[in-house]
Amino acid sequence: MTPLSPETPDSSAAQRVLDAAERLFYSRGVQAVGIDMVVADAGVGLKTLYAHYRSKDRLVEAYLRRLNQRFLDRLQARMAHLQGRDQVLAVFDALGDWFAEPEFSGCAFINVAGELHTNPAARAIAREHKQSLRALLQRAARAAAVTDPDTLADRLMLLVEGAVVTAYVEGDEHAAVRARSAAAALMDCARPAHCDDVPSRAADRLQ
Amino acid sequence: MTPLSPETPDSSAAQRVLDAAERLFYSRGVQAVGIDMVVADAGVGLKTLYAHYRSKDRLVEAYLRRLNQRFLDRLQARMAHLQGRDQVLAVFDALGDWFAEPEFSGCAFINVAGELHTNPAARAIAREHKQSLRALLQRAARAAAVTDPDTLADRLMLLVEGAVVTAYVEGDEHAAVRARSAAAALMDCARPAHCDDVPSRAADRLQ
DNA sequence: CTTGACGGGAAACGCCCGTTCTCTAGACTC
DNA sequence: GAGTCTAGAGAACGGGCGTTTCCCGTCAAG
Repeated sequence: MTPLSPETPDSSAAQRVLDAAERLFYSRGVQAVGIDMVVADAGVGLKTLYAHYRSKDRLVEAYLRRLNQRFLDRLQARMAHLQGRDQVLAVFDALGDWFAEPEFSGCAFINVAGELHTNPAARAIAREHKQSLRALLQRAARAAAVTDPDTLADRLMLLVEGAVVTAYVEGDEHAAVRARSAAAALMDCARPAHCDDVPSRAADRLQ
Repeated sequence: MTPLSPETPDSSAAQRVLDAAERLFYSRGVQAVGIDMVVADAGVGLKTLYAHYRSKDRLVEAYLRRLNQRFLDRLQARMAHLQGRDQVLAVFDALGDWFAEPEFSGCAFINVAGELHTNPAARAIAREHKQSLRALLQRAARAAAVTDPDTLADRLMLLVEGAVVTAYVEGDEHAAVRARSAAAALMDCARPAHCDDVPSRAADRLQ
């Protein structure tokens, strides 16, 4: 079937395109990067790109989907061997490592949401990504043995999003450690009785 | 000097341009809105726009600067007549009202930061906006009579940013009330002794 | 060696953008 | 009423975009 090209089996051309798209879209923004730049960086022809991804919008969607999967996988791997509230704190340690990377350019999903007001598919993927992250935080919150894990997860989500935005917009690498200390404070002294009037997002979803 | 045009004195043409730019840039994104669309919406000619704002980048900067001023003014007005921790909670009440507006499209400064990776001036204005908001939260935190107002302000800032992003990306209007309850919890049981190892951002700035 | 599929390179197409320039109509000054 | 200035309408220009199409060279199959 597939000829033994100078490339590995499967279609590594598609991989190279997606790698280049990820690098360029994330660092420069989706709208600022043209198809020509992607194919030049990937070392493929335009025909190859359009054979695997039928349009730029589809390429953006594939970029976001793979990023979502890898983000969640890596985060879960960092939390897998931890117990209790350490699982929660590990999320913020991971954020700190991320913010310190020189290529850090904020959250790709937030950026795309703010950039592509017109592309509903991309915005849907961004929403799904946030919901997956929220679910991951809910599992961690349950492991932290607090009385109201869903409320804690909602608050942790706010801290995570706030830390990412602060690290990016303000260029503040220490946002993660501050969010970590805030998360610890919330776990230390969360009094769920204080928040009975505030519906948790998980409760909303069940309605 | 100025002839008695069908417009009010001062240059109301510049105002109309800025109004149109704000409406369009905020709702559709800066890159998705062309100059032609702005002048059509403002009912002026291209020459008028370029006479008052010498380029699209300058127009974007003027748009962000006016939005920053109005945002801070309105927020301060809502907090002026309140005392103590009510000043802090009023911030999140204001967020709730904002999120409920049908035109709500997230934080313009976050959107611009994610959209215009190439425009340093716009990103600088976004950073200044966040720093102004942080200073406002610091004043409110001092009024809340907590032991470490700067740390509290840092944490409130994370909650505010997280709420805005969550309300926008996830379409969750209730993010503000959840952030409000988290802020109340942090004010209730903040134990500054727990956070001595975490430098506050205000401390960073003084170094 | 011939054939044919594959894929990179690049031209071409139609469209939109930011910016500049020209034309024209109206209103104020004198 | 003639002159002058303002400002809107729109053409023009150079450039970039997403997408399609064509031209080749390369390499496996027969």
